[in-house]
Amino acid sequence: MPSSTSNVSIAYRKLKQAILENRLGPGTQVLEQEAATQLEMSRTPVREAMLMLQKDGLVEMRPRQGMRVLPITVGDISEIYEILEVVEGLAIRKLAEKPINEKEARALEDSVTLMDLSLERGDLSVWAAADKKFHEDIVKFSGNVHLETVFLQLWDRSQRARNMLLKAHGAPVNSAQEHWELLKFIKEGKAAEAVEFQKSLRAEAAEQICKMIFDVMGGMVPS
Amino acid sequence: MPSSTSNVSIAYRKLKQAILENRLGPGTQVLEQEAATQLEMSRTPVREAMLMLQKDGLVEMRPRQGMRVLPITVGDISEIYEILEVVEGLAIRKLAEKPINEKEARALEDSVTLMDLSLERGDLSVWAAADKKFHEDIVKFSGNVHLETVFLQLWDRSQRARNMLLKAHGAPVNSAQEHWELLKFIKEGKAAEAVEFQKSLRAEAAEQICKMIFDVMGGMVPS
DNA sequence: TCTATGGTTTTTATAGATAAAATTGATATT
DNA sequence: AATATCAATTTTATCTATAAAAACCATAGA
Repeated sequence: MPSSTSNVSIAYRKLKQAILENRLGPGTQVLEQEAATQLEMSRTPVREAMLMLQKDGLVEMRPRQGMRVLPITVGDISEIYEILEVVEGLAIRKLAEKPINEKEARALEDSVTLMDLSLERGDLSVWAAADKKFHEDIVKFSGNVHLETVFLQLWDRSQRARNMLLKAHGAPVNSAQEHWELLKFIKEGKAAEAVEFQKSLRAEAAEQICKMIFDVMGGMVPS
Repeated sequence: MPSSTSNVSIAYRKLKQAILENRLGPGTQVLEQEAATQLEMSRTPVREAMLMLQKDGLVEMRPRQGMRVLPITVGDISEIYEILEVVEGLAIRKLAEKPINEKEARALEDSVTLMDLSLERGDLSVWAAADKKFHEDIVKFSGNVHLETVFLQLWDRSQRARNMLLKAHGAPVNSAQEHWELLKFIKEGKAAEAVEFQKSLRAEAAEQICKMIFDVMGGMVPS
């Protein structure tokens, strides 16, 4: 459905992208008719897309005010990362506890290699995509389908903050190195070490983002 | 919004309830017009409600076939419970690690007391409600708002299976006892013990449900 | 000046209409 | 009997229309 060509899907994808890329910043309100005109379709599919975004926890629909992009606070980020830690932790544990699949290992290596390359080239958007793919693959390869939907939802909810961090501070310089290390633990079947290591990575990432949010938009979070 | 009186909310609540109570069993397909006639409203709000249920992971919308209630398999249940274990585990850890709030402790005790009472009276639906409230409160009192939304979503997704188990086997006889025990660990601040104990409870519950699903609907899961 | 009142405007929530896509079933052909 | 074709039917995806709710604004009265 996300790749469908229906107007609902198009509206959903475009609005979501605009929100995640902070072109529609926190607090922005968009009337149904405005978006419909912009997207060159009627209000019905736009409205349906907005309802879906509300379910995603990205916007809120208020009577007479269309949708309003939800603010994202330091508190939200630390909460979300706290959950991501245990969710991804579960995935890593499951993955490390079973013999590694060659194809899957290759996919993970490819992602980290791409992170390395894009870091050299300074291509932030490729780096971000590779980073996401790595973590998404870990969850996917864990074999728990429901885990994937939970993970993706949390990832999306924190995406805006990561994008802000990326713009403000660039990609974390030692991220590829750290991912190689995590992958090594997984391949060696060292579940406990892998989980522990990921824990520290997540905590570090959360701290960075929180600091950044505080700097960039401290106080100016719309309520 | 769930308590709103708009037609969308009404349609959402009624359809969801029918699905969770297995009155609309797995595999059932409902055309937009059918549901609209049934609910005495136009197709528009019904369609919007169906889209929301699709986001909840309860139904799937297919071109020309309206919505179709998703099947739930043994695999789904063990996957969902695996995630619930770490999600609720996080909540319990956070809760046990901070000094217990009197009001919150009382709320938790009230739920377990109600579980005790309803077990004596054989009132299954009250028992189920109290059980849900207990676990929901634990997550709520953990102080992580996002954890609550994740938890509720997973709980809903597994609700149909729990309802089937409840009808088939009644309420677990020693459940209240076990909840008292868990609560005791939490109040004493024994985080590790509490998490460990909950882990065993969840595993036990998952196993029961899986066995039951296998018995009740083994093989007949519509694809 | 401040507050209350009522009419105006805006925006949605829902209904109803329509064209297009998909399915079905019947008929004709091999 | 099997298959291909085409018309009829069903159902949706989307658009447009409308009534009701809410917000706004100006004006009158204190």
